[in-house]
Amino acid sequence: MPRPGSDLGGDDSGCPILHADMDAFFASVELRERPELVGTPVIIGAPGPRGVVLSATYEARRYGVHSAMPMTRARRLCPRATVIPPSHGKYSEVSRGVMEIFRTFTPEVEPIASDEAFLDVSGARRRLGPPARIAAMIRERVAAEHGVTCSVGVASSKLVAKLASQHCKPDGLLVVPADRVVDFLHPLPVAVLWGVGERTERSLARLGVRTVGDLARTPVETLQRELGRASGAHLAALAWGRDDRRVTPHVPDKSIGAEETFAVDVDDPVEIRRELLRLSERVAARLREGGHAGRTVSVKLRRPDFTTLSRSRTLAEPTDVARELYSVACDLYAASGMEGALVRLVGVRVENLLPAGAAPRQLALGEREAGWREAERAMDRAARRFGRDAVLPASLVRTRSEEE
DNA sequence: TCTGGGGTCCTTCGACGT
DNA sequence: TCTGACGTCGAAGGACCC
Repeated sequence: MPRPGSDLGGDDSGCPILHADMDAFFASVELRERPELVGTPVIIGAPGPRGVVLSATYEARRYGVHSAMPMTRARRLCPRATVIPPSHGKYSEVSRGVMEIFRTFTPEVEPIASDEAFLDVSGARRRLGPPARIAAMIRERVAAEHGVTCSVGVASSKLVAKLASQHCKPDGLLVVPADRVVDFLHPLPVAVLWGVGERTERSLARLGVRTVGDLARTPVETLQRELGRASGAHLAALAWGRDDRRVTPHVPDKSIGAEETFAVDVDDPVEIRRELLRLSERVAARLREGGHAGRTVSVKLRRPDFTTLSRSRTLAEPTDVARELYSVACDLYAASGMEGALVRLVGVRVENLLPAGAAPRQLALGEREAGWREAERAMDRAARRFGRDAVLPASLVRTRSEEE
């Protein structure tokens, strides 16, 4: 149920958009199995030297811990926190269950991460009641069926619904009536707006813009000069609560990629190519799993100083074959001028996706690609039966001496 | 203090066709 | 034949989101 004082007057008649956001999601899922830790600082994150915080309980946040912070720093800020390594499979399972609950209220559900979604409940009002009532029912069911809490913002647009859910966290419900949007928005700091990160916040501060109200009073031309045409116009509209983006349940994938940060920086081209092969295998398997093929292959290389270089090539024909991705990735790596240089992270990504069946293949004379595709499909089948590591290219099989 | 991994979107620039 | 304007596309880099 809504907490006392958790809405701005309660008129939800012009507010069909809900933003539901799980509270400290990964941490809350872990606490279901570790109830003795409820009320204590808990940090979810990989324990390695280069891990970052994925989620933290509100008790840990009080010490300044927040997600994306390096684990080393988080542990210094809050030494008594319990650190739990992430179990992504478990979070995906809870996420699927929660999204299913949302879909029992309306088919218009747009997941935007594993722990949040927009819902358009316009069509559910007659059956279920006004939006605020639907939001309260959703919160009750998520808590009862999954043992985690979520906060829900109810508003006339995605922008305001999302800000409302942030505003009432944790475990809250906030309605922002359509005629109170500007009152709600203008006192907030600009950094709360979608698209205003650290850099943009600094640029705006130079213009003396600190709140959304300041932003609204700044001429569009000034914002465009400072931030670029599209971003300037976009932010000017958001400052007045103008956001007509629809809730779209099926947003097609635009790219699929994989990347890996080495535990220690690497300069050996053999090892880097081996990682490119591993990443190509992972990306190709996911392309096939989703029924995609892609035309543009890009490789990402991050130097120890965190500067990042990317190189890409668009192919004549789309592919979902790891051997092809790997071959292009190696060419791009060779042409990057980074062979022999220290690398912190490598990544492989495929863009320009289209349905795999929609792209007829033209095989050159003597081309072995069909052979590779068949071999990789067989690997997919083996992986489904015996696990991902059951079948590997020879160069990825670690010898016993390497493992020791 | 030292920064993961999965993405999307925007800007800039150069090549190219008309 | 040369030139400029314009649109489109691909590549690269970077900001940003969760």
